[in-house]
Amino acid sequence: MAARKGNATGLAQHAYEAVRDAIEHGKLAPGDRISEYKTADWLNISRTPAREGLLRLESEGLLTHHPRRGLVVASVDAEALKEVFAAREVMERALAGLAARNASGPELDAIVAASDQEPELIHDRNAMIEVNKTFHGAIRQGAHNRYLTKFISTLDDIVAADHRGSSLVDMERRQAVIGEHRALAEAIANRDVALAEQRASDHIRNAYEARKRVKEREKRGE
Amino acid sequence: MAARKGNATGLAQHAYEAVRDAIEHGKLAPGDRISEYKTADWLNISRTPAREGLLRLESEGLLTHHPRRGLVVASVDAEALKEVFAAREVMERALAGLAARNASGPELDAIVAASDQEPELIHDRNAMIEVNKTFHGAIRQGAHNRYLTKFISTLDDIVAADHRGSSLVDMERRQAVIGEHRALAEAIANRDVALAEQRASDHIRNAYEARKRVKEREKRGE
DNA sequence: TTCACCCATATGGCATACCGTTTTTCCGCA
DNA sequence: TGCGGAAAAACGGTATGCCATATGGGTGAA
Repeated sequence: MAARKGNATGLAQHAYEAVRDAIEHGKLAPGDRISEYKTADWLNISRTPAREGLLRLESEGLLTHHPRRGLVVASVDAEALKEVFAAREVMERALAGLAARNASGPELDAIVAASDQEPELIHDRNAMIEVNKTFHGAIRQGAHNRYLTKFISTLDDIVAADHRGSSLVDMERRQAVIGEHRALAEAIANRDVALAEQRASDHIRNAYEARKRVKEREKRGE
Repeated sequence: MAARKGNATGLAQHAYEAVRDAIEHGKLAPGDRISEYKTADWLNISRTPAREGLLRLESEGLLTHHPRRGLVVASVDAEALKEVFAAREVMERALAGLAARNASGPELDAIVAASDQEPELIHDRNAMIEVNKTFHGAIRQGAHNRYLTKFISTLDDIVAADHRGSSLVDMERRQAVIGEHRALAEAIANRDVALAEQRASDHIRNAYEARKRVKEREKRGE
């Protein structure tokens, strides 16, 4: 048979991750058509797991089932992006509040630790992206709400797909993110629910503004 | 061939809806195992669309993939229910605020109309459940945020599965719901964002309390 | 009678086959 | 050269087959 490399997790999962990564890394652009056949062929698997992975991507909103044309990579227009960030804002806000309320001592430590790690990584963009994930992951962990956590994860995926590798590009934004994270971590650690909520809201709103600026720049640059 | 009745929407969709309804109507209890084979056999379809529907249910959280035992109907323990309602609260709150901000005139009318319809239906439980859906659907429509709308729909499904047909059982709660809806509709129609948010929060919180009371009563009754 | 072991079966995961429809390609005609 | 149409390829949806594993029940031994 074929494609038995490091797949301890099933071929459907493999297909899901491969296509997902391809979208996030810009190998698949919004609007591109994607077929079960090609995906299966690409990954040397059969249509069944390929289909399964694609279906999952669709249910998460990264693919759109276009009536007469099959699956296409979802394109995020300005309106959709606005909605995504509005949703992220309310959820990150709630998560921050919940974390301030519910996080255990070690969980608070993890949040602060992730935040503290950032300044030294400011020049390594990939490391920043990683620790960024760690930071928000720690908050979600501390919030103890699996539903909000799951939902916001799929929103993150949509944003990442839209970014296509252009997040945290400029140093200015990185600096700002570090400050916002620090402030947020502090509020959560002090169990100041209202302040944590406020700072989480601001953080997402700022991210949205930064994102719009990057898009604007890209549009002018092309 | 088999099962070509009124399926204009595909067998996978059919399987999804059938199993989903079976769960919500209590024909399938939390903890029950469910297999592709049985589902396929039950609906006179093949395993493929059955599997597809079940997979979707799983991704929405109504089924749980138990490592060595296949799919089981997800059981919602007290902790999970608390998390569900916490998530619902922040989302309904946000949706109400967004509706107060973004809804068009006709959309506001639809919200108010649904609310106005309720008092006359108080004695018909099924009708109440329907108009309840209509009311919240109208708010979601007016909020113009497809992501929040989608997420809260899956939460609704989870709650419904847990209810298993025991929602709005007592007249007292029905009366209260009508009042809460009216107050919420009023706030939204007046475009009072803060008040709409507050009343939406209260509404969900009250629903949670009512739900807990019902569960308590059921537990004592058995 | 009880416990260990083995086999039949249920099941999930993957591959492949079939069908009807849509899309693409390519050729002949205008 | 451009266009319309038919043949071919691609595709999604569904059905079915194959294999490995897990589970449960039954049989034989202690």
